[in-house]
Amino acid sequence: MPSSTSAKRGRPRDAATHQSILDAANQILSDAGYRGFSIEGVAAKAGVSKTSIYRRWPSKGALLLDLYMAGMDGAALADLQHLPIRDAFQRYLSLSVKRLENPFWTNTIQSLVAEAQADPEMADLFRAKVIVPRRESGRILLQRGIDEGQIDSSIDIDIVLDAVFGALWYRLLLGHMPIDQRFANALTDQVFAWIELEQ
Amino acid sequence: MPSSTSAKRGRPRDAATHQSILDAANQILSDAGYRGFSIEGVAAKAGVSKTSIYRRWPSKGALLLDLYMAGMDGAALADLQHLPIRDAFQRYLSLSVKRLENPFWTNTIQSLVAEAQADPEMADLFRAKVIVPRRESGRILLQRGIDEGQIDSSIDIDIVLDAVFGALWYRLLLGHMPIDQRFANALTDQVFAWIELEQ
Amino acid sequence: MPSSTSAKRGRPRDAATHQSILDAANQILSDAGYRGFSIEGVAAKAGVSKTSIYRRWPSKGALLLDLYMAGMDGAALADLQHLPIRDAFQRYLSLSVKRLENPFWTNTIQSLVAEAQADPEMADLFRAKVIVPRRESGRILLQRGIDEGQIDSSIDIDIVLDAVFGALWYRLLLGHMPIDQRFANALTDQVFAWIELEQ
Amino acid sequence: MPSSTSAKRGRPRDAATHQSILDAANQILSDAGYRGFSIEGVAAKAGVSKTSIYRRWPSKGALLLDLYMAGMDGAALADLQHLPIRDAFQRYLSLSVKRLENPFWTNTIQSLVAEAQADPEMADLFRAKVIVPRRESGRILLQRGIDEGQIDSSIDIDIVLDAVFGALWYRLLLGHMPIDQRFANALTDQVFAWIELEQ
DNA sequence: CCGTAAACGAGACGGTACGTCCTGTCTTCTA
DNA sequence: TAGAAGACAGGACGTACCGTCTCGTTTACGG
Repeated sequence: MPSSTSAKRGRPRDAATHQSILDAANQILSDAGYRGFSIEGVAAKAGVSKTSIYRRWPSKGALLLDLYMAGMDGAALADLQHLPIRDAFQRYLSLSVKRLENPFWTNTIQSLVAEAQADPEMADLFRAKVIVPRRESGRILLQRGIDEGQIDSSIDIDIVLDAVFGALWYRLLLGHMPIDQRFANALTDQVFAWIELEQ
Repeated sequence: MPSSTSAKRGRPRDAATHQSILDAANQILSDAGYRGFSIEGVAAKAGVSKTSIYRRWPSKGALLLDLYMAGMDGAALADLQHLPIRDAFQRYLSLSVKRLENPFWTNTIQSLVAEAQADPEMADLFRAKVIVPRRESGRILLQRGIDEGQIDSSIDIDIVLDAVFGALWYRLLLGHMPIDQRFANALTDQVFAWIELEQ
Repeated sequence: MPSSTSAKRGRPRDAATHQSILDAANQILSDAGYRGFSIEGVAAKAGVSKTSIYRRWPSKGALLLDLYMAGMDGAALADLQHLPIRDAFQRYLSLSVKRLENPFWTNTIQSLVAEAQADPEMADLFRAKVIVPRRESGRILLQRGIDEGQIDSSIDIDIVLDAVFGALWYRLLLGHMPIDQRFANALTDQVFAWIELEQ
Repeated sequence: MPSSTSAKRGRPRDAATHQSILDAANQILSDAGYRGFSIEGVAAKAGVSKTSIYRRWPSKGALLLDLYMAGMDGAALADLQHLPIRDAFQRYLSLSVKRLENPFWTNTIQSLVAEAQADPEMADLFRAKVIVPRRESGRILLQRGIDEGQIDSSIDIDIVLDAVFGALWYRLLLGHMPIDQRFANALTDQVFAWIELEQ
């Protein structure tokens, strides 16, 4: 009985090819940043044909996004929902700061943003896969804090999310001040001085 | 009597050429965004040789920056320093929102950021000419508010600046939510609920 | 069975592309001469990308050379070796004169020489592909004439070749006098008055 | 009586400027050949403005031609007319060979020819100033030889001139064989074996 | 001895072409 | 069918010169 008609036919995609593309992209991004990042360069470094890249990702941005997703540890973020609010908050910023010590991450994120400025489809994708989920996690967390009486119920949740994530992206993209643990702590302290209810 | 060093020699730059480059760039940026913005295109539309552009601006980013500066109304911003703090704040956000209703401004700023991601020299320039001055104005304003007893002296000024400007840039670059007068008001209200001292 | 080393891999070059480049180059050269001959122009007229030209020919000169070779009829020249010496000689000059009535040929050859003056690599190529082979044919012919007792054995073959070919190139490149059948006949008559043995 | 109405008015041309242009051009030509020869480069090396060059010479070719003329020793050539024919002939070739040992001369002449291939006006000028006068000298010489009964009166003078000068230019422009004293002697010997009357 | 016209350096200007790089698509052969 | 190789049209890059122009500054002559 032939199960799914649209079943796999012909030669299956090679997982090693897939991985060596991601590896090469990762390395180029780490070493040379967005500037030196091209599909052509990735293909060459991976020992892979351009076709094999375009078969998998429709654009440079899509590859960058996968690269970003592949490196994220979803589990770590999921955990946050089960921590006390202030701890979750602190933890999120600390993890972000830690990740951004690796040039791969700064370069990848900057590349994603650069790409999104030029390509509306990419911008949509980026928002849907990266920005919105993060905000939703944040929103759920804040709402829980309000429900549990730890957070001032009069806050404008969207504005708070904009202020917190905004501060982080702002430093990341414009680079006027460093992103380090001091920053993470100061931001946490300031925000909680504002939104936490006195007990 | 201060004699001009390195006096003018040779044929002076043509102001009309200069302007028609800026005009053409402005229009292309307004119509086609970063995607359609190329030195070649600007030269063609301006009826000017590429040389005449490269003579004035070493890179696409430098041109974009001048385009941005030429369009900014410094006077409007200078006024802010003489307004009551909350009004200055409100006014700054309103003006920003208004400006960003014009696609030229969103496209220009997005282009500048995109360019800065790829070119460190451009990033430096952008910070020096755009980011830092704006922050310094904000810092002076906040400090005055503290000195005059209107603003809570325990705030971390840098973090407040990051939160406010960050929120604005965040929406501008990632586009997850609109930038409108509602946003300007909500952000003002929220921030002043936090930092304003009760009288 | 001799397996082909470095076998054909990837998409093969398109013969139509190749031909349309040669055609466009031919036409531009015929119409506008060396002056109006540019890679950019050829690409445009051929409806081909510049890359496709540079992939095949490393320089303008190399393209010109192929253009020249493609138009030469090797067979006609090969025949000369089987004719009586005076006839071969006469025939060669007549064919040359005839060819040079077509502006394509004068323009191509003048272009090749112009290019060779500026580019030593091109000069080498030109000598190897055009000058030397022609001289060798001439040398063989003269030697046969000597061996068969028709030509004075005391001549300096290189000098004779320089004088004959030189006269032709001299008129072609400097243009002080026309290249026509009268010239072909006069040159033949004069040279044979000198080198032919009286029977 | 006011002599020439179009008399000298305004600042006269600076002879030093003139000379430093020729010097710079000479040196660039000697060092870098036609390839590296540009009006811009000459102006820079001479410490002179491009205007000062274009004021004097309408084109690159015209400058090259003047450069050539300035370096020629007319006197030496004039003398030839008073020598016995064979000596004049020999002397002319020897002088040519000697001159061409200096890369300046080969480069200049090759440049002139290259320029003439691309620019018909230049070709006319070159013929009028260089080619024709040389041929006329040769023609007068040959005619004298015939009149004095030293040279075979049945020769076709134009063809002889083409053969002799042609051989020289041929080697110069195509470079398939060296131009040296051996060549000068062999060419003289061969030609006189042909055209000299036995006494 | 003074005004003026031309020469001069500097360099801007509109052009044309260069040769290179990359994009995203395509075509072919091999596995 | 996937995959490697690489051709292809197209677009832009930044550079080099071209020949012309416009400046401000000399400099010799002729009135």
